[in-house]
Amino acid sequence: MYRLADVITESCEALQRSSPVPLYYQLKEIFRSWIIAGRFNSGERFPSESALQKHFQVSRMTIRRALTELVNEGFLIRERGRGSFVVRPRVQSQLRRLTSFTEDMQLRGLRADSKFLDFCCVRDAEAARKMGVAEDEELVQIRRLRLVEGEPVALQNAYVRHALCPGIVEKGLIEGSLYKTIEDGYGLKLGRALQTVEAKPADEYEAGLLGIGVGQPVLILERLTYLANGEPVEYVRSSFRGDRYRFVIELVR
Amino acid sequence: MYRLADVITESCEALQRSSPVPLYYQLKEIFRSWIIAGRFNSGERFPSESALQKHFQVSRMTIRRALTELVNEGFLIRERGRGSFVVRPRVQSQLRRLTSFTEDMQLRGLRADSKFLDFCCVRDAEAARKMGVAEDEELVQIRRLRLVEGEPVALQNAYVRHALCPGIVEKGLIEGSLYKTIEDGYGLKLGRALQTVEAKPADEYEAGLLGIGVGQPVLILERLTYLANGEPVEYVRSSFRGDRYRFVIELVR
DNA sequence: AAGTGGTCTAGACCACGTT
DNA sequence: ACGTGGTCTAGACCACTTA
Repeated sequence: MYRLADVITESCEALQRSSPVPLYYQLKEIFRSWIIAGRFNSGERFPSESALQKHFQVSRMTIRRALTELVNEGFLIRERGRGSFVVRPRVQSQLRRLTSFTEDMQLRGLRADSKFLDFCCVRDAEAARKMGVAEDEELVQIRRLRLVEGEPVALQNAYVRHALCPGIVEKGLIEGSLYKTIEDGYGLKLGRALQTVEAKPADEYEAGLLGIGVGQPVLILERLTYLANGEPVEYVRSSFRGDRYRFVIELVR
Repeated sequence: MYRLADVITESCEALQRSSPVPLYYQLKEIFRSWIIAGRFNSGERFPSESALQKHFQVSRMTIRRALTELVNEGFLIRERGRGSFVVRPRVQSQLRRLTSFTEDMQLRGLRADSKFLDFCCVRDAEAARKMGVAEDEELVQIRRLRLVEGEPVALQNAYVRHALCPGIVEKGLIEGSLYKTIEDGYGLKLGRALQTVEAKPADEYEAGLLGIGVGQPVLILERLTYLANGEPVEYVRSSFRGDRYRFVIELVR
């Protein structure tokens, strides 16, 4: 037997109608907190739209917007005629998110360092071709050895279009993060990236810097990053130690 | 100078109000076709909501729903006070989609084959632990060598919970596809998967079946698949030839 | 000031599943 | 018959950008 009233009235959350935060967003966060706090078992019925509408005194469309976003984020599923159901053993989100190495390690609570090998303006026909820009366009090359907890983990070779972040070589990176610099330093909005992953034997250069034997497997990540408006901004090729790095992603059907 | 009327009136699409297909969906497909057909350059203004509303004679919310879904799919961006803008050099979608090996290869127009090595009921404590089910639960083990255009590319070792697809060993797979069998044969709805990728040297077993040297790099993909209701359904561990397979994903900021 | 997208309302009818 | 979610309408006010 399921009693909506019990679930809802246990909550002490209240909507702030004068807040600049939209109502649907406040509701979404309230619902999300219910689910994360374990107020429901997985597969259990979520309160119906009309029950929520009555309780929060908002229009049905506002409730629906909150619920729809939670469906898109994988916290709920809805079935016509039956109701909304909680999906609890939630696969962590953030796994499809475009993150920098720095952000990645911060999320896992690890200390990340960089050793700069190169930071200069260049013209590189191959990188330009991958980005789909003119072959003689000026690019900023940033070659770094990435360390986690003091151990070398990856070798990164990034190319950024100089036209989008002029003077970056002189100003340097904000907090050592290229993405933070692009976003906060130049006010650009990162959008999507296309990334390929493959496995290869390490060559002498990689082996030497990563401290592994020649021929040991390395993960090659190639990433082409676009701004929100669709312009290409960055091309990176990274070599990760196969024995120190594992790549996790979430897939949706 | 931008003239909305030109863009819109060039279209001969019409809404079918009696169709069971929702209006917002018809609109979405029309807008998507405009963008894919190249009616706009990348970054160009898309017609405003009010212009579209007048032209199609539907309410603004219906227009907005169509536009919102295109924004989520990366075809448009919207800026308050400025308008909606087309993002054309569209990174292919489908790259975050949960697909089977068979579907994957079909999408690329390649011929995929399988050589069954195992197809039987087992109990496997490690696989059960990964799925988070009782260690003595009955699982169906499917071990296959995957071939593309006649060449061995991957070794897959999948475990499916027998309780969710009873009799699968006797009935066999539909069109050689495990996911098709799960969905069409048993009416289950696949949801999400969590996948890890790493690089390792091939052991003798892998090397022998894949036709590569021992110690050559292989990509190890581990996938834990859930149904739409959150229940775990499958655990697969695959070894892909490093020199024949490259993994592509799309990341969003 | 005008135009844009962002949010919100209070209704409506429908298709579907359960009782 | 009833309750559920799915779609749709015709308004409203707001914040923001651009002219």
